[in-house]
Amino acid sequence: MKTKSFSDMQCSIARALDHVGSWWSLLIIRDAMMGARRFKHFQENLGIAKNTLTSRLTDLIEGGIMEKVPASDGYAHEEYVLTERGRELAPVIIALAQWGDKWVAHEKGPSTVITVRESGEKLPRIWPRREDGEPMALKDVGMRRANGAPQKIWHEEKEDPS
Amino acid sequence: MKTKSFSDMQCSIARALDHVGSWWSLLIIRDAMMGARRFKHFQENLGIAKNTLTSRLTDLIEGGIMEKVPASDGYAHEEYVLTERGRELAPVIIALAQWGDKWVAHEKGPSTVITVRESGEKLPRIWPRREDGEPMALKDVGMRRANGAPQKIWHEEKEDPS
DNA sequence: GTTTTTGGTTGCAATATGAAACCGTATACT
DNA sequence: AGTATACGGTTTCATATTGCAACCAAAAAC
Repeated sequence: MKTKSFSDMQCSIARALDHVGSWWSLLIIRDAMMGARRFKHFQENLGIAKNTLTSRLTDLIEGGIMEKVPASDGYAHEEYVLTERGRELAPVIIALAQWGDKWVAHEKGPSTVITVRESGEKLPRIWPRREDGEPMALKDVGMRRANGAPQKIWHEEKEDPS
Repeated sequence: MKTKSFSDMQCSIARALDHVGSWWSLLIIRDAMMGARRFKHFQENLGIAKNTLTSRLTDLIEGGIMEKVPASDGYAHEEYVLTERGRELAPVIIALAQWGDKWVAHEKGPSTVITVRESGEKLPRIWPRREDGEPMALKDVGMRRANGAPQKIWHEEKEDPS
C-alpha cells in the first residue's frame, strides 16, 4: 500500500515509481504490451480483483500511461491502450523480465520470451552501454548529484561500490 | 499492499516484481547503489517509517538481493549491501530513471545523473538492441509465448501493437 | 559515567487490497 | 422480438500493510 506519495521527491526514480510502482501496474502494462486491450483480458489473465483493476487502470490513465479508445473492432465498448509514454516503459519491462529470467526463473522456465520481431531470436540483454555502444561493467556506471540537488549524508563516490 | 503473491506465476516479470515490486524496494536499492549502507542512511534519505524499512530490508535479504555484512569502518554495527543479484537490477533502475527524466521530471530537473564513470558523461539511454548492437524501434520488439506456456485468450501477435 | 545515536520493536490508526454480491448496458441466442 | 448471458464496472466488508509515535537496549560520543 502506498499512503505516502513519491511525487514531491525530485528523484526521477521515485517519480517514475509514483506512476508505475503499484503492485499491479507493471503487470498491466506488460499485458497491454502483449496485446491485452479489454477489461476482462487484464482481469482474467492477472487474477486481479475487479475493483483493484478499475483503480489501477484509472491511475494509469490519469498518469498518461494508458488511454481509453473506442473498440478497434466496432463494438460499443472502449479499450485500454498504451500511450507513447506507456510504450516507452518497455525498457523497464524488458530489464525486469531478463533479470527475472536469470535470477528467479520458474522451474518450468519463463512463460514469455522477448524477441527481435523480424528474426524471432531472443532479444539481447538490455544493458548500460558507453557512447560507442559497447556494453559496460556495472562498476563503471556512476551516479552524480545534479547541480543544486541536496547532498547525501553518506560518502557517495566510493572507489568501487560493486 | 500485496496480499496475493506473484511467486506462483510463471512470468518472469511477475516473479521479479515479487522481489522488488514493493513500494520502497527499488528506492532502497537505488540508495544502496548510490552508496547507502546503514539503516539510518536509508531511513533519513527516504523518509520511510522505521518498521517498514526493517520489513523491506528483511525481504530484500531473504530474496538474496541484499545482505548484512560487518561494518566497513570497524564499528560494531552491520551494514546492508547489494549482492550480485541485487547489483544486476541496475538496468531496471537505470531504465526507470531515464523514463522518469523524460516523462515525469521534476520542475527543477532530476536530482541524480547516471553517468559513464570514466568520462563523467551522461549515460546513453538504455534501450533494446539487435544482435549487432543497433538500437531498435519498440515496435520491432516481439513477445512470444514459450513452449508449454498457456495460451493467452486474446490475439497475441497483432501486426503492429505499437 | 552520563548523554546521544543507532537500530530496531511494539501498538494503534489510516489506507489499500481481495472477494463476493450486485447492477445497468450491450451482445448473443433462439 | 424476447430472453439469457457477458461485460464493465461499483459497493460492501473482512483482511493486510503502511505510517506514526512511543519505547528500548546496546553502542558511541562526550
